[in-house]
Amino acid sequence: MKLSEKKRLAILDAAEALFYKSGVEHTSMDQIAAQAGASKRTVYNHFATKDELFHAILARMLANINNDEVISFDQNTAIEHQLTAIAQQEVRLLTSANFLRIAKIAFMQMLLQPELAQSLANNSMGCMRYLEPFLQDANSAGVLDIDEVDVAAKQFVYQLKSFVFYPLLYGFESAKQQQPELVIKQTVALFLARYKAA
Amino acid sequence: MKLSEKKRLAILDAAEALFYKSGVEHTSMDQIAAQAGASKRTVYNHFATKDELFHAILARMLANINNDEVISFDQNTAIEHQLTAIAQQEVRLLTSANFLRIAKIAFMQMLLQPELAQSLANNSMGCMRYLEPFLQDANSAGVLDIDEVDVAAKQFVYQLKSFVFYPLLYGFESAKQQQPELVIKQTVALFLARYKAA
DNA sequence: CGTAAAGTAAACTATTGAGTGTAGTTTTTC
DNA sequence: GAAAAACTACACTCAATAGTTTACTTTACG
Repeated sequence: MKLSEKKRLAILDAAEALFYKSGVEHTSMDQIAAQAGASKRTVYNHFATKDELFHAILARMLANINNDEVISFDQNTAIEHQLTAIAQQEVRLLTSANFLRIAKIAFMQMLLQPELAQSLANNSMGCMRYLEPFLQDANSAGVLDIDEVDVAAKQFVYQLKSFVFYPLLYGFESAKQQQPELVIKQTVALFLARYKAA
Repeated sequence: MKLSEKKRLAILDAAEALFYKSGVEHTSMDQIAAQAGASKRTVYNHFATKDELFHAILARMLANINNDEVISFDQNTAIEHQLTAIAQQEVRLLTSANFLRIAKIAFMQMLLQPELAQSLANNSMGCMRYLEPFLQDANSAGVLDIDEVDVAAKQFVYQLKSFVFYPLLYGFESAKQQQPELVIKQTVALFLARYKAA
């Protein structure tokens, strides 16, 4: 790898780590340069402004997130198992160090910049990419009985986010205290109690 | 009211509004003084540091929040109605301008200061003050059938927060787009499908 | 009404941090 | 191996902002 590329990555990594630890505002370009092992001038040669650097990090992280397999409805598998698999995949994403890092950085900025919140809200992530069609198919197959698929999808995902993601994001809990299997079990149970076809 | 008290309140109001709009970091003490119609020196006479001012605002807001009536389980009223009443009260709180203001300010700081998150997490707010005993009573009365009351209480509240609070907090939606009655209806339905005694 | 407490304006210190300019060194590339 | 591109150290400008000092005015109250 060329030196130039190595530096670029080092700068992104350093900025990501520092933004995560202290927030964008509390991180100086001098700190970033020091941590990246680059001169400040090099930082500015790669990224003209701090804001540009911030957006480059955002873009890189978003590109690394949507890599999970899409799960489609399968007529021949119990719906419990399928929903559990989706929930497991989602919890894995929501509790991954990678996702939490981007989330914390992004959420801090979203509270300050509503435009950013808007633009990120449009990127559907994780299982929200495929959950509505999945539920629709299960509906058509007579396995589930859902009136408003969009609401149901949100109810499912919101349970997971509320139990595993937000507590970690805000530091209410540490990952060690969590019991993801339990959360998944309860979420699937709640969902099926409401929507499993009679 | 004495001038001194009036100034103190004006400063708190100004700081609250500015912290809300721009975040604590992006608000200068000069701005606060100007908006409060006070001299900068007066601001510092009331609050020795910006941090002290921030904590004074936090304290004032927390004191203004827990004023809602506690709802207790009533044998003679349909559980749907009671849960709906609780949900309505909670949604009113979660979408009130007051609560959103404190929440936005506090959440920004929590992302930066895990200690603050810890200390605020211990303050249970809104219906979380009384929901577990309520459910326990409904359980004992044979109206609900809940295994883990703490989990059920969270499931209920998390639905409401996810649908009405977080979207407003982060600016994904405006209050006008929301349909609180629908959210309440869906939340109660979901909850009862799972926990209503057979 | 006179004194003490509190408020005011405005200049000031000291620090921090974004971004630039320069002169010289290392890496890439042809 | 030489020109071009990228890196480095470091001194610099410029603006913002927390908090202070000073000299003066207004408000509270016995």
